[in-house]
Amino acid sequence: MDFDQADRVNQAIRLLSLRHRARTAELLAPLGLHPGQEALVLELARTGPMIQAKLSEALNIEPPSVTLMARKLEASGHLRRTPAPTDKRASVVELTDSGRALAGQLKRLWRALAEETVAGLSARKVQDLPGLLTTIAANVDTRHRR
Amino acid sequence: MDFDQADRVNQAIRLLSLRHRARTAELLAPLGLHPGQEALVLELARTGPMIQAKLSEALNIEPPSVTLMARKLEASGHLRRTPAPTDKRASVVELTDSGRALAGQLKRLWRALAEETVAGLSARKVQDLPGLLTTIAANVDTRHRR
DNA sequence: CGGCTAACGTTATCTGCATAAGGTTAGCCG
DNA sequence: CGGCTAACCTTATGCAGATAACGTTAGCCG
Repeated sequence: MDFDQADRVNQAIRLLSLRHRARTAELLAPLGLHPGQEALVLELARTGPMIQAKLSEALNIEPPSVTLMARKLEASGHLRRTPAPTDKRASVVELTDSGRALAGQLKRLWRALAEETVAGLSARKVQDLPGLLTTIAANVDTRHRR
Repeated sequence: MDFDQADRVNQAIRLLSLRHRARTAELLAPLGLHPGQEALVLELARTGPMIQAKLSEALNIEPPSVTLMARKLEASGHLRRTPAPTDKRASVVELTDSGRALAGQLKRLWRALAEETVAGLSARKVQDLPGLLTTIAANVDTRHRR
């Protein structure tokens, strides 16, 4: 592959990252959320209460990021952190009523964003898109390298 | 589109962003660069000296980001910022010899990353990928919205 | 049971990128 | 030529996310 072609690939990914995040920020702003936080709330809504280490793994972000984001979502009343009964090191995080209500809002918004994202694509391409993106994401995964 | 499908789309994009950036960081680290800076250097290598406002537009990032990133690349000796002769408000930024050498390294690395990214995809899909990503990036572009 | 390692979480610090606000200069228009 | 707007850059601040380093607890193993 020559440089121009490689650059097109890399730059397209970078641009998509920037724009998708910016659009997410725009949609999330009315809810008082910042991009990244929606993933945390949606994961808790999907899976239920869990330890922070689990969240870190589910979201593919590092534990310190979970600590800080959870602290902010706790401050805004959307979630609660309680010491784990079985393990004094761990802390369980779960949605509050406010957090569950927020998750409902998020789900609607999340569908709107996805529809906007794939606008104009054929049904086949829409169908294949998640798989395609997941594949190339796996290709550049930092962990299972050589 | 139902929520699960929408979530797959959005989450795939988020995951790709995280992983591609992480892999970029890993590859850039030996050169002493952080992700994002490579775009700046490559743009200067491609287009030549330019005003910061132009750079901001080319990279799709805001002017304050350019200021800070350029300051750091200047500190590490890869570029130089000189007052624009025709416009006292503007400052021209250009690569130094060290910066040009770095750009050469970057180009090789950039090709390797792209090849790694599209590994296992059919030639057709590789061919279509940049266009596809650019299309969906345009779909979520914040600016030309209603 | 004592000690060692591994896991959980936290704090500190760094980066990219964003918005808000402010100082200078360009450039136009009356 | 004076004033007004718009463009260029910068500083301050906030957020996500990363690493490094640290204290605390689990859990295993001699």
